[in-house]
Amino acid sequence: MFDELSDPDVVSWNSMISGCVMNGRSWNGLKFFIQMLHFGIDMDLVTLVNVLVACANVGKLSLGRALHACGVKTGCSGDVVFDNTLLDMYSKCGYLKGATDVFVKMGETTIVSWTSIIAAYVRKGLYDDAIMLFDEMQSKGLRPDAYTVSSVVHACACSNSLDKGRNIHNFIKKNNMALNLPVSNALMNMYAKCGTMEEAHLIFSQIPVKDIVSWNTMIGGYSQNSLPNEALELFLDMQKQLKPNDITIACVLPACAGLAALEKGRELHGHILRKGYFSDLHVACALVDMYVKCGLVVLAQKLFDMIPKKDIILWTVMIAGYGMHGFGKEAVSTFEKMRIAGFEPDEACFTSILYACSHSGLLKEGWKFFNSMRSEFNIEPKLEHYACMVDLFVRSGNLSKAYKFIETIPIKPDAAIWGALLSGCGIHHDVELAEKVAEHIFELEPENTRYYVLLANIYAEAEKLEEVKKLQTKIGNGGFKKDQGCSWIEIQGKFNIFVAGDTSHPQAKRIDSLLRKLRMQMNGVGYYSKMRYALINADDMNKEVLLCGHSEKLAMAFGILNLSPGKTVRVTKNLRVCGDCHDMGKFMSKTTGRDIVLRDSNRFHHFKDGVCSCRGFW
DNA sequence: CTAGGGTTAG
Repeated sequence: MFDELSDPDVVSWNSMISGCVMNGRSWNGLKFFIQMLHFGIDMDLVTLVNVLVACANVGKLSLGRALHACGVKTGCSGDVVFDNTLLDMYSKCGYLKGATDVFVKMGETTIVSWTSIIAAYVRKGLYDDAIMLFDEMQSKGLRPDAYTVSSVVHACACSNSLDKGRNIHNFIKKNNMALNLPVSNALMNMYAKCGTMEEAHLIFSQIPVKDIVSWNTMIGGYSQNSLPNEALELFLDMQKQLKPNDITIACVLPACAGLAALEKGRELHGHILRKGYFSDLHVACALVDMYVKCGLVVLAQKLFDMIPKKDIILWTVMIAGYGMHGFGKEAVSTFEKMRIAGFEPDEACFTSILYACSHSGLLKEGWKFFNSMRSEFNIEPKLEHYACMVDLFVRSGNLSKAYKFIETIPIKPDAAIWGALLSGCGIHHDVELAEKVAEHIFELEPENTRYYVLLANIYAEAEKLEEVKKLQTKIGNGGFKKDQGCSWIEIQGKFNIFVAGDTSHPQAKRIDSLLRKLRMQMNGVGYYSKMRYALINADDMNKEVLLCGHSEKLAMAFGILNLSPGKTVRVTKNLRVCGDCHDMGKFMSKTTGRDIVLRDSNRFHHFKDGVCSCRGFW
């Protein structure tokens, strides 16, 4: 119709521009604006406002500034709508100073001005300032509306401010604003980011008509909070009424990664290919990570290579992926390629490369990367980086160096750092140092049973059974929560879950006889039963049962019995693999001719022809 | 013909 107009006036042009901008075609709107100027039509207030919104949408700060000047020239600046739009344009283009300048110069401010300036601070990560502005606004007698509270709740989510978030939630309830969908979605997100999924779900369950953001928020929340089963279940529920989008997929994939749910992950990969979602970097990155964590590092690498525009997160995923699988050299060369591609490593990236070095015993390289953090990249190492370094010294056999290194750490070492040294004491049979280290740990985390178990195993290996008993009593009387050792294997989409000493599985007898047979063969070629490992989970004193019945052994045996000969047996365990199970994994791979890939809580072990990819670095 | 809010990967 516009094309048929003989003499379009400024209202006609404004209508076209507005139509474009409001329907996600901001670039087109800008084209109409340029054309309009060519036709010699003078812009008015409405034109300026529309085009400013287009600039905000596509981030065109230079044009936005020019329009600011036009507004001054034409007398539009000073109009509340113009100023509000201008403020938001600066904010969305990332120029906070521009936004605040507009805000302080405004004569009249409205709820829209305050909401926009609050959102501007949130965008820049200045959450406390945003929350302060929210309070200030109310003290000036302005009532926040649904738009305002959405932004402030978002600020609470990003800054992990659960208490402030709850306060605003109360305000929302009092003012009946929870009926507004973005408000409810923001609240759910806030609770999810603060780690309280029960509260998030309560809100979710009360929304009568959920939209895709509601579902994505909950699914992503479960994934981020290590509740992968809940995430997958909700994903199924969602599909009964809504089609997932690219964001949904990016939210579910981490759940597959957490469970090592390879078949579900492959299904999602198919969905990605059909919908063309692979071009979305979030999706592609989550997919690569999923394959890494399901054990298919070579496929992950192929997909990684196919992604033309990589970002720092994707590089980090690949570096961490190589690290988990013991490909330290590949991790280092990937890091170097990343540098050549022009990326500056950040904190998380250094965690990945240091982790990779420690898990492959690359002492020299690890040192080099660690020292470059400060000297080359101006990044102050955090506890996790120090922990990697302690790990690195420990694995390369230098306990006293590790101890001295801990003493140089400028931050107070946490239990994880001492824990790395403690497990090193286990590897190198140093009971005396272990006791010294354990004291530090028990002071920091008196209720974490992992470390008691670690120390108990060190005692057991040194055959100090009195000390073992003392610790067992301590754990028993402490009423501590024990981590139940648990392994699982997915076969045709079905998860078979095993716990230590489990005899309830329908195939328990077959599994048991296979394991007994293997044990006899192992003994026959010189392996001896390592009774000392029996303690690893500390939740059952029946050594005989445990020696043959650790959950990872059961799952590996089940895989061998139920997967056709050429197939790789892929087992996942929630805790670290025990030494005897590790020996048996190697042995199994040789005598049965099967590839076994075991993911434990720490890294991957690829057993093939009697050798493990970890080469002892675990 | 005009302004502000909620969901994604390490």
